[in-house]
Amino acid sequence: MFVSGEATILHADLDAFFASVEQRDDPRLRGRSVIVGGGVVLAASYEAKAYGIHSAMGGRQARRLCPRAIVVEPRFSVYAEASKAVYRVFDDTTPLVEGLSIDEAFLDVRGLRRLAGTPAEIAARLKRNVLERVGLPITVGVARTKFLAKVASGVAKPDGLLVVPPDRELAFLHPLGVERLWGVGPVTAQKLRSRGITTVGQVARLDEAVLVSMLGRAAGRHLHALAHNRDPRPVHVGRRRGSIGSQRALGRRPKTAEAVDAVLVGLVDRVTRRMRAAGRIGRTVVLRLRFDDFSRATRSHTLPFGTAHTQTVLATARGLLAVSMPMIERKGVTLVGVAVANLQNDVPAQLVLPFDRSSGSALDAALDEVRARFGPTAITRAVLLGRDQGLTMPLLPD
DNA sequence: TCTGGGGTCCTAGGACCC
DNA sequence: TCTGGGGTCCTAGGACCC
Repeated sequence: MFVSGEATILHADLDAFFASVEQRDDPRLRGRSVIVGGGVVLAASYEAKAYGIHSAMGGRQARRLCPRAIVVEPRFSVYAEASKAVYRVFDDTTPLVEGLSIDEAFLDVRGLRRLAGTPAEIAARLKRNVLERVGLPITVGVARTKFLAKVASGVAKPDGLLVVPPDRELAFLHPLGVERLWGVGPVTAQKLRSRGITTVGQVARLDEAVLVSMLGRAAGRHLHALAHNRDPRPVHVGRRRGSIGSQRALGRRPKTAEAVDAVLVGLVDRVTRRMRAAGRIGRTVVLRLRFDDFSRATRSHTLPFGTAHTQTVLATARGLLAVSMPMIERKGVTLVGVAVANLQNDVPAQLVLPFDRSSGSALDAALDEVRARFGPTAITRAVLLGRDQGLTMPLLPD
């Protein structure tokens, strides 16, 4: 079999991330079944997973499976800090890092052989460094494609290192269950199973057209390609998010319109703060709702301009909430979320001051006013538009 | 105290434009 | 005037991921 390229893509995935952080910080939790999150399991230590507990499981069911498990409240800021420290190790390993989430990333180590050794050696060192510098176990899969590297890390968990050599790809892949494929969840797995398809090898023997008719165009093509380990996507550095959102579960008790509005105000404030901190603006405001019967709805509105302005997003979100009120009254709302999508990088705000071009002192006065109002470094660049239009200057918040 | 909080990508219909 | 086709944007929902 002819294979081009080498296995230089690493998929690094922290093991039971939140639970491992808790075990790291509290020696009494080590070796014990640990569940992070009471209502819903956010993470379970491997000791807890042995009882069949997994993330997204209801807390009650988890405690039934393992009554002796220790349940701890999540500490998100600690996890964010640990994640940053791990990403520093990634960045010290190679410049080609693509973050996927708080606890996993792709790393391309092509061209580092003379400097740093084989991909397997680099992966082993990465594992040691994460353990020594951050105190957390991590699993690394190494392969020629992103997809296969991710499958490899999934198979190698926990605390594993697995290299799939280019000439062993299909022999590794085809005996695996279809659930191992990235993008196959419960619904797709059930569709395949109902036709007697349980392994990746069986998927690979199907025609692409058959898969498309079963699963839709994109999903069918995707699955067909993956089953043959065709995945040309490169490791993409510097990807930016497409949306920023925040949501809150409310419990089942009935709530007044005022209470729902108060939650909305808090969510919009959080979201717009995060947008401004990230230097992003967005045009589409999305209201997300969940109801007593666990059905969901989203309502969205697209503005003609991007913004991160709290009052603008709030007014838009309130409009969406208003049109949803009949539904809310009928079905009982249990979750409210706000997201802003269609994100762009922020263009600094512009302030137009009247300015007489014939007078240098008037310009100086205008600049002084800007410095006084927005801080000494506010002026990055000034564009003279002409006598009638005054002075337009982009402003950066200080 | 039944079921968190953060995202991505795809589909499909309608509006609108050329 | 009628018909058709292509492309993009917007909205809503669904599957999936961690």
